[in-house]
Amino acid sequence: MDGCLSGYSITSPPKGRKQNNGEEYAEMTKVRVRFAPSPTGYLHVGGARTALFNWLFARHSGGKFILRIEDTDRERSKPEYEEAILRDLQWLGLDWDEGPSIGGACGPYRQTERAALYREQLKKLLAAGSAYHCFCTHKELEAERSEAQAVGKIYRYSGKCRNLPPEEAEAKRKAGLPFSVRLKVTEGVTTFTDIIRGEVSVDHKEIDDFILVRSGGEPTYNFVATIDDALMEISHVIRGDDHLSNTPKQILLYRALGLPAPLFAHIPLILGPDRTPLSKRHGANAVGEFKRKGYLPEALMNYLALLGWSVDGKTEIISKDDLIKRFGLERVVKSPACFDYEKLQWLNGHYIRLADEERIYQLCLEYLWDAGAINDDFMQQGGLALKRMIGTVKNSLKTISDVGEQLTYFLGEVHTYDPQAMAKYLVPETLPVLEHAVRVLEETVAFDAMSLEEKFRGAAAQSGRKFAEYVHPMRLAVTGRTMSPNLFELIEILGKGRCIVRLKRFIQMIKATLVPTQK
RNA sequence: GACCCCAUCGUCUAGUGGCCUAGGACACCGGGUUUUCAUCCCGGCAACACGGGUUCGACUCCCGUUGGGGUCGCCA
Repeated sequence: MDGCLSGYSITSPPKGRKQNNGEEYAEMTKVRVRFAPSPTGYLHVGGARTALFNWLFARHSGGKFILRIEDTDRERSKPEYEEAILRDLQWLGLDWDEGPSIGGACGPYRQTERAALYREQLKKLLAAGSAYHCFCTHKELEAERSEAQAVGKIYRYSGKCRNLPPEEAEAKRKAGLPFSVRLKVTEGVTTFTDIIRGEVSVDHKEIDDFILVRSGGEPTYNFVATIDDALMEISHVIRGDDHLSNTPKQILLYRALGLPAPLFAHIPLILGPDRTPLSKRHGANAVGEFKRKGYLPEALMNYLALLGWSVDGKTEIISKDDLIKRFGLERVVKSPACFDYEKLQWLNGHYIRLADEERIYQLCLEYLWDAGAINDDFMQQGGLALKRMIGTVKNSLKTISDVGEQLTYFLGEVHTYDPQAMAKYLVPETLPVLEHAVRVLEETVAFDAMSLEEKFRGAAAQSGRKFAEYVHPMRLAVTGRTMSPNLFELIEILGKGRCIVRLKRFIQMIKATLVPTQK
């Protein structure tokens, strides 16, 4: 069934600062890393970056990247979250070598399906006397806790049941009293070398006899994560900083279990712009949200890779392949990083510009459709034009979702005009210019941007006006704005009819302002 | 509160005792290109948290202070 622990070959990690660095260790033993999300929510950027670092480390060293679902919290775990997490990882471009649905030698990869394995290990622990049954009820523990709090002391489980005479414990169990299982933590200090943090040591006074199996029979995180990492032959545990304080507990468990411990690398957390933990309050924080808002996966990957890690201090734009080539744990920083939405946007804009037009068109299409900005009718009439329009704004998109806002004058009629520009151009002086413009358009046969521009340059020269005197009011009349892509390209795509109508309407608007003053 | 961890421009970071008048990038500000915008190019602003040591010499090493983060669940 498992066969996974057989042939277990990881020797104890080499001692000494110099040798004990992930890179060198990676070279001497097979690298197996894992990302172990719990399906109690969507994949957020912090998790995504942890996954990315693991994935990069595996791909860089030719090792394996394993996906494991930590669904021991049955209350909160949901299959739809699991699906969403897998989907988001795939979207980001992270693939796994072993995991749910694809399987692997160390399966199953969902913790709720590994109960037998945990039971087996538990038996070992109990038999060896490293763990014991605890009959304390929630109520009792709660009382102990608040009592400790009242005196201002930190609560640690008293270990009340640790020394229960075997007969008494047996009797309680026979009587059907519910019990949990705790690890017996003896006095001492646990020290380990974190690849990123260096040496970390914790006094066992800080650790109490923590619970391995809940009274309902469900194993807890620390217990199963430890067993899984060992049985799955994980060589490096690369995870968020929030797990640093779990590490000594887990090391204690590896020892009790008689299983070799992996190497640990704790990466700093991601904070919001205000240095508090990143949350919805700061904006998008789930990978799916970034996708929906029109971020490109390569942009997010690039950004996330550089959040807490650097290539050389200069490189900002780096491809997936180069990331794999250059990634290493040595250059991971120790301090938490603030998520910078603006830099991500800049990167995203860069990748949008880099992407081919067809791809951006498809993404915009999808976005506009979902947003209800376009429908079948629209596509029937203006599908081709839409593609060309998107081509004109591609350079200015920071996210795909910008497209709707940037193409309002194309997606619908122009109802509003830039107020400042109106003050400048909704004046009698503009009248002859626009009337002339209409005539020029009506006369024009070759309706392409190049000829149009030529035509208007000529017209301007002929009338003794500046070219800009035409362009600005025309843009306002056609788009309602002062900023747009190349005006003549727009006119070409929008079509003669539509543009003339808009120009004439603007002319009427000017005339309307004249009426009262003429009286 | 206890324990653990961290500390360079507003933000992401380079920097491992002299190469630092501290480098790059985002943002911001100016200039150029463009019919406008965007792009692109050029330039500018801006930091070693503080206080003690160690040393001929500290951003780099040590100690303390301050600040931030994490953990303290029968959550993961």
